[in-house]
Amino acid sequence: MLKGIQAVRGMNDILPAETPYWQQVEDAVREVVQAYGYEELRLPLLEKTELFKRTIGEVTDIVEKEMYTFDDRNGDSLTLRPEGTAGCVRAGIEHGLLYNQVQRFWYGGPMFRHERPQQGRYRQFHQIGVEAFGMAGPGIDVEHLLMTARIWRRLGLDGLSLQINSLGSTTARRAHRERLVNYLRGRSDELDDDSRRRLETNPLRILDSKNPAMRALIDGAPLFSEYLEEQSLNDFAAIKSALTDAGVAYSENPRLVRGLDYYNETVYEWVTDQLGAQGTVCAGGRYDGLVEQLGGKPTPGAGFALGLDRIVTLLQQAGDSLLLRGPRAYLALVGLQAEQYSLLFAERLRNRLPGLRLTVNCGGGSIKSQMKRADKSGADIALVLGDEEMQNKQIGVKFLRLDRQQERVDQDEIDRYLKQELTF
RNA sequence: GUGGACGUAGCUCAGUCGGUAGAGUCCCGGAUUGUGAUUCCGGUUGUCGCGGGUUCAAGCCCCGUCGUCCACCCCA
Repeated sequence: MLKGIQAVRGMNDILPAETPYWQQVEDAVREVVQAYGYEELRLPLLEKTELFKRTIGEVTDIVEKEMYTFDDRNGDSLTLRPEGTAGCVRAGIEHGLLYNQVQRFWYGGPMFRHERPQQGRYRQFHQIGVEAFGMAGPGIDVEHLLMTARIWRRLGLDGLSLQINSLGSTTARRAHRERLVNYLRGRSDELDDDSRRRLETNPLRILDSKNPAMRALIDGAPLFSEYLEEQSLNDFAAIKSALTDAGVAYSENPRLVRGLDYYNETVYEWVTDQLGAQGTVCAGGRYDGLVEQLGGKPTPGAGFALGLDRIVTLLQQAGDSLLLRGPRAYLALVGLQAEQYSLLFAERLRNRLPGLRLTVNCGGGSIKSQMKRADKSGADIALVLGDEEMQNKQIGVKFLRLDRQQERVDQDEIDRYLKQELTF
C-alpha cells in the first residue's frame, strides 16, 4: 500500500467531502466579480522563467528558492506560475488589451511554490485573481476592497479583518528603503540572524518580524508614512474615508509589506486568526509600474488575490455547507425485469425532472443493502422498482428523512408526484 | 532550507515489562424470502511506513531513511 505511488508532497487531492465547499466559494466569487463587470481570462500554468524573475524580483524568496523551474525540450527555461499577476499582464500586453484602455479582468486556478507544506500552505495552491488596468486614482482600490467585503458577506464569513497601508510612490519607496537600511545597519548588533540576512535581501520584511526581541528596534524604524508624497497621502486618505462611508472596518498597519517587488502605493490584506500561522486570506494593492516594466506603455494597475484553500478551510470550520441543491433520489431494484427496465425508466424521469439528482442502483445486492446505499447516498427518497411494480406499472416511494408511510404511484404520475412532494 | 511531534486494518485508534496482532467503524450475509437509519448473530479486512542493528524473541529498544502534521522562514 505505502509502496504505491503517492501524490507529490504538498499537492493535495480534493475529494468529494470537500468539493462542495470549493464550489460554494468559486460560485460566490464568480457571481460577485461578474456583478462588478469583470471579465474572465484563462491563462497558461507555465510561463517563461524570465517573466517571473523580472516582475516578482530577482532577490525575493519566491524567485530564489521557491519556483518549479525546468528546461523545455528546446532549451527554454519554463516555470510553473507562482502567482497570477505577471501572466495576466503579459497576456494583456501581448494581445493589445492594455493599450490606452480600461480593463477589468479576473482569472483563477492553481499556483505553485516549492515551500515546506504546513497548515494553509501547499505547494500547489489555488487563487482567484482580480486585476484592473488603466485607472489612476483611489477609486479602483476602493472598488476592489468593496468587492472583497461583499464576497465575505456572500459566503457568510465573519471574523476577517482588513489591514491597509501605503507604500508610496516608487521613488518614495526607494528613499524610505535607503533610510531604513542605514538605520538598521547602524544597529546591526541588535538584529537577529534572520533579520541580518534580510538586510541584504528584503529589508522591508524586517519590519514584519515576529521576534519579540526585535520590537524596540522595529518601533524606532522609519515608517513609510514619513516619506509619502502629497498625492499618495491624499489617495490613501480618500480610500480610508470611502471605507468608513461604506461601513467596512479596517485597521492601518504601517508595517504591512507585500512580498513581491512590483507593489506600490496602496496595499492591503484580509487576515484571520483561525488558520494558525498562515492567516492571510486575501491580499492585494497597486502596481502602477508593472505594465511598463514588461514592455507596455505606462499604465496604472491594481488587483488582489484570494487564497481559495484558506477560504475553503474557514468555510469548513464555520460548519455545514449550505449549498442549494436539488433533492436526491435512489432507485432500488428487485428482479431481473426491473433491473433491465431501470436505466430506461431513469432516463425518462431525468428528462422530465432535470433538477432531480437520481442515482440508479447498479451492481446488484439485496433490497436491504440497496436501501442502505440509498440512505448513505444522502437521498431524500428511495424509489423501489420490483416485480409487483413492474406488473402494475407503478413505483414505490419511500421517504428516508420523514416519518411517513411508503406509497405506490403510477409510473406515469411519478414526475408530477415528486415535483409536488419534494417542492422543487 | 531549519526544528518538533507522529507513522499499527479502507477510516478512528488501543497495544502494559520485549513474549503468537486488537477494538470500534466500514463492507458483505442472516435474524425479517421486498425496505435504510436502531437491535442481535456470523463473516472479510494487516509488508505494525521502509531498511538495518541488538536479542532466544522486536509493533515496542538502537541507528538510518521515507512520509504526514505543526511551527520557523516565506506567503494567498
